[in-house]
Amino acid sequence: MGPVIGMTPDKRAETPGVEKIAGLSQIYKMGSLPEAVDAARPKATLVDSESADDELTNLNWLHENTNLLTNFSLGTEGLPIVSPLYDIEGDDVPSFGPPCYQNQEKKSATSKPPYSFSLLIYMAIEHSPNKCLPVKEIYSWILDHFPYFATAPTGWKNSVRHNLSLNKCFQKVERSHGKVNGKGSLWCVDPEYKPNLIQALKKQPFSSASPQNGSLSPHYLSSVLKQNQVQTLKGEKPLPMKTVLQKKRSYGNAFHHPSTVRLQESDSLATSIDPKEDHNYSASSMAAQRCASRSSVSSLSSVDEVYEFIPKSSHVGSDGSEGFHSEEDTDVDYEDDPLGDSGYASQPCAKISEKGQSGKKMRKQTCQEIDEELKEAAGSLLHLAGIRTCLGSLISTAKTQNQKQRKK
DNA sequence: CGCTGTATAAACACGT
DNA sequence: AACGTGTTTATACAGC
Repeated sequence: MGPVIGMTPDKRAETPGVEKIAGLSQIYKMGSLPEAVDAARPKATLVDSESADDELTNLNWLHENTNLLTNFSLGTEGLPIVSPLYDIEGDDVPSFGPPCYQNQEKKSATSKPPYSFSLLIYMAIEHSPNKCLPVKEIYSWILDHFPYFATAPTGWKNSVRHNLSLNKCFQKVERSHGKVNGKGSLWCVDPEYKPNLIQALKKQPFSSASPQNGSLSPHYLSSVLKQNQVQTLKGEKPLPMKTVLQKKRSYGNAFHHPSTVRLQESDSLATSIDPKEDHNYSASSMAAQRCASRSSVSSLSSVDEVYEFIPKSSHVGSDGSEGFHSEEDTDVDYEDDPLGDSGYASQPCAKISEKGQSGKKMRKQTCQEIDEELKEAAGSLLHLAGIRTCLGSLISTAKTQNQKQRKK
């Protein structure tokens, strides 16, 4: 999608989700496997890794390793990575924004957007560098891109919040303890529901509209799809149906669990979205990879702003197997705030602590288990990164040979 | 006709 | 107290 239009500079300033668009494109330009892990968090996370505990349980070491691998495989800096996840031809850099709605909005700034609230939210979140936005930023993004809402009755904000709350596709990410940087939480898209959202996006009227209005540009779709494939390939397995069903009460039923969805894309890798396809991950590593994928959320924070992934469901297993807590390694936070600050019972460890007097013990044990899983996840990610690197070099070799042949 | 997905409105709790 | 945020409930409508 093209550049964001209709956004004044001052607006950008107050819209962090948008102000880093250039950076976003950079991120997507890389598109390597580890990069995909990286994509959802600011690089700043890596900076302070030394100050943090250097235990293996600290995910920073993983970030560092993946970064190393990325740099290694990147070769020429700034060049689109040649990856099975991206077109070998070196597809252009994906960009975000409402799928060519820019043209449309000129035409009908006052007409209602053809997207449901969930899709609008999705686009807004996807547009943000961190893939996480506070509700206020979501408002701004929607307002910026769909002027219709500037004049629409204020109820739409209520609808947005309603959607965030009830739609399974969206997950709340708590801000760090003790940080008073604004109200509320961050919202991000549940990776497991991305395919569904994308499919829903495709089904929008614009997707089949004439090229004149831009429609849902294949460009946008392919970029989103590729992103999704990256996530799928890096092992983001869907949650067990049981868990998903527990996640949210209603809404988002439209977005069937990915296990029931198979995107019918021309993209060669689209089929790999099917979670039934075994990628040879052990069950525990799958769970851990989920955590790893979460870590892109939980660790998306800059040094002074750490967010935690908080599963929506309050029924999430009390064994703490769901969700990822970036700061679980230490009990410090809980010393500070036994209730996890947020007071959300849905927070796994907080939930545990509520459960009984032995909660702390259990919590520690649970966190250790999570750590184990994370280690496994890290291993899998590194493995995948290695595969990607090999493929990349093979492809580049093939390209070079191809060029030589052409010269002849 | 029933089900499902979505939109809208409203009320409430809670935190800042 | 006002406001923002998040949750929940209820209702209505459209499409299948």
